Amino acid sequence: MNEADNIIELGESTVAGAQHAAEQSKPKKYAAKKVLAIEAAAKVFAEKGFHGATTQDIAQAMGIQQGSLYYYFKSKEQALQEVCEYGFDVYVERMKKICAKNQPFEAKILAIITSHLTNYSQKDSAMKVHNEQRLYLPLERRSRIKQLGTTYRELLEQTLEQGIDAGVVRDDIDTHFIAYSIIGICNSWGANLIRDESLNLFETIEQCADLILVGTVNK
Amino acid sequence: MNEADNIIELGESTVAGAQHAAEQSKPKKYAAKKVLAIEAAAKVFAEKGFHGATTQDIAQAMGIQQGSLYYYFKSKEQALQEVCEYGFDVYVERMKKICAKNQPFEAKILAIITSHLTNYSQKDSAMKVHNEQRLYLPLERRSRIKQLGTTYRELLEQTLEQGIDAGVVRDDIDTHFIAYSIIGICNSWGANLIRDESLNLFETIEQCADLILVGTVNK
Amino acid sequence: MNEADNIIELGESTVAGAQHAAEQSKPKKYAAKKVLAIEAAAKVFAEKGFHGATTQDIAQAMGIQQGSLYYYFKSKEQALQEVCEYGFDVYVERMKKICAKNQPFEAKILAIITSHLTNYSQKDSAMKVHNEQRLYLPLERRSRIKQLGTTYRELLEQTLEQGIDAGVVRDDIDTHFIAYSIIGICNSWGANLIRDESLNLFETIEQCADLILVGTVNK
Amino acid sequence: MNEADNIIELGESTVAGAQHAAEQSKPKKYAAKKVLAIEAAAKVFAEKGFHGATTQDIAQAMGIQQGSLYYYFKSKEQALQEVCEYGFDVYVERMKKICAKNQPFEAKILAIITSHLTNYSQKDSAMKVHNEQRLYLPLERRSRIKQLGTTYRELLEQTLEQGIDAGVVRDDIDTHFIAYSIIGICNSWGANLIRDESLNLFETIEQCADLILVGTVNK
DNA sequence: AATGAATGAGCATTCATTCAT
DNA sequence: CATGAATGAATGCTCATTCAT
Repeated sequence: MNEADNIIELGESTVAGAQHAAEQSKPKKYAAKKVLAIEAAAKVFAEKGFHGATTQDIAQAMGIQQGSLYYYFKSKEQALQEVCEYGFDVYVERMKKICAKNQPFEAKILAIITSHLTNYSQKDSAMKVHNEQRLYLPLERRSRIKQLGTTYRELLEQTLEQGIDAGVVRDDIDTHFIAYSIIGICNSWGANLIRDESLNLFETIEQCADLILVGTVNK
Repeated sequence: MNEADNIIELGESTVAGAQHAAEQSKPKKYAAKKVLAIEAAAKVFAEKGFHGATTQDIAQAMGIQQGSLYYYFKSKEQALQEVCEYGFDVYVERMKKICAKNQPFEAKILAIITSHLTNYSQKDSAMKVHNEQRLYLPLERRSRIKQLGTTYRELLEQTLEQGIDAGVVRDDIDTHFIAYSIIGICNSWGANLIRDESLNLFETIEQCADLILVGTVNK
Repeated sequence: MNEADNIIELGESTVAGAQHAAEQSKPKKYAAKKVLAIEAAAKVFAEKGFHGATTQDIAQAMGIQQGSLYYYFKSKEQALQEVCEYGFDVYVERMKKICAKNQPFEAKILAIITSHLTNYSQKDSAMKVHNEQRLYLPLERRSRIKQLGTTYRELLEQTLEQGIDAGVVRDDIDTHFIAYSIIGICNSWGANLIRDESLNLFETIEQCADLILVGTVNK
Repeated sequence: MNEADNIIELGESTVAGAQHAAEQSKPKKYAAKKVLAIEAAAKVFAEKGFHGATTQDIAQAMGIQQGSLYYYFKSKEQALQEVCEYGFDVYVERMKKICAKNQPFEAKILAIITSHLTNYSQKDSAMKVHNEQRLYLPLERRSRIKQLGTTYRELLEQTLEQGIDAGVVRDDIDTHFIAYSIIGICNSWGANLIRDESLNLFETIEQCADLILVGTVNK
């Protein structure tokens, strides 16, 4: 696949970073409200899609006036970008830690899926927005997202290769294909988790891991 | 899950059906152009999303003027509906036939995945639009789509149950969960197939089937 | 002067030209309304300045809705461009004819001033807008205007040189300076003519010519 | 002409005057920064026009925050007014002195033009803004400017009349017309001087005087 | 069957202005 | 003195939709 577009990609947390020149010196007030802004945008984009959402919707979700939104985002597009990046470097860090740990393959897969789906039920909409709306961003705005997504996928592929080396994983699989498939399943169930509150997070995690590891047919 | 929203849902083909009162009496010319209209709309919606696409985009893709589009669609929303429904009853019929056939579980799964992914590479964008954009339709417009989606999912669940009864499939799986997962994997790879022309359709089909049936770990 | 910015510059009449692809085949209806649009824009820009004018003002001056204005202009900026170009190739043609004629220097100067100021009292605001607002156009949009302005100024300079050769004009003048000055005086009085309806066009023309030719002191 | 709009008009220097109630008691610091504020506004208005300029532009040119600008100007409009008035009473005083002096007509004209154009190259933009943007001020705000402009023009007309009485100036000229024309030429070249740094101030002054006095044709 | 023309509501964005700190 | 934060009205522009021809 020439473009790593179906994967989770992470960016440096914009809030922690220094988007505004003065951001670091600004009292926590700005930073705090900026987080609220991103979360409001995430929620609205998740519900209505990028083009279906209006800046008015976002402002309203924050409890401010439409014009005031531009104190936090230079444009609607930048809001999308920041939502997509939101929380992602934290996420990829977690992935790195999981992969670095010395534990059996099955445990790692379970940890990865847990990390992925837990993120969905916590960060809510940001993840969904990332998966479904980031393609509406112009290419320049996607570079950081892309890069971290690649990192994520490669970590997953390495884990699969280690599983093969350890003799746990079938040596005839295509690690690239399986990595994408795992991400696909997780995203699919992640969206379901957001949509349907009656779903049980931990059951879903276990069932996903079971499907990926063991498949459906008797041995 | 309270809403069957992550599944393929099929509607009667608008073209074959009788949407317009006068449609049947009209010369085939209209029907032919209507198909072109739906396909143009599908392509544009797939690329830009429902809200990101303009009626001007669609008209241009058809080679007609913007105003003329309204000869084929009453509204942009109806265009989305028809795109989502396009080809779906044919598709669900095919599913019924596959399930009715007396053949081993593995063969059925392979046939189902083949049907699903082939559709993607032929009908192109309509399927993608259905999966990604149909939620932008108001509920009333989604009823037919929903109903056929349910039919589809139930057929898949029945197939899994038959596999269990036949002793081929593990009897500890949740057929509901597995059905959704199969659809999730197929949609995920379907989108990849559209995005990335270098992907090989038949390899992808086999790999999907293999993952679902056997999983990743050695027995 | 590195930029010929203080001179009258002419562009091919947009209306006569082929801005829209289909413009030539369109019935006169479009062309006719387009002229009205340009004239409305000219009037409004002249009164309020480019940035001070709103598209609403222009639309209102045309008697149409604001949104409909965009059927005639792609953007407010393009409206300014077209106003600046409006009527200018006709004007430069007239200048060419005046210069080509075999007549004494004084008669030519009178004709040139007449042409310049008459234009003001007929085309009204377009000329004023050109002089006062064209610098708000981005450079790309000014190229045609600039080029024709240069042509105009060069014709004026040639006329002065011919006057020198004929022994009528002082041979110690800077033709470049005098050309700019003539244009400056004409623009200045042109603006006055628009502002003050009580001014007499022909008296003003004669006074301008007299000043330029003879100056103010006794010989 | 019913409105003396094409002439230089001068107002009491706001800085020297007492605009703010407390202004005089404030340490010179305020006065100094106020001058910077006016000059920054002048520069920005000259480049972008009144409506094209933003308070943010002005604040940035001063190196302060947008909100802080309101410490120096009550409103954007007041900033324009003050820019237009800036330096004008000094200027009109100079004009009065020139006219009061007992010197030949030609010397006075040269002095007047020198004063006018020198102002352009020193006070830069304020003069240009006055000439090009003051009409965007509401009438109430223009009264002082107008009054001083009238004074200026009358001084010029008196000078011309004195020239006629002295037998130096042709007695068939319209002093009103010539006064306006002199101002027109000076404004035109003044704008050129600001735009084009390669122009030589003193050459331009001499050429303007020469044109006005002697005209272009041989005696 | 198609189009040119127009509409009007909606939207992203800008910006002058205010004010508590 | 100065600023960060917010506002709300305005503005350029887009776009789905309509309709006479």
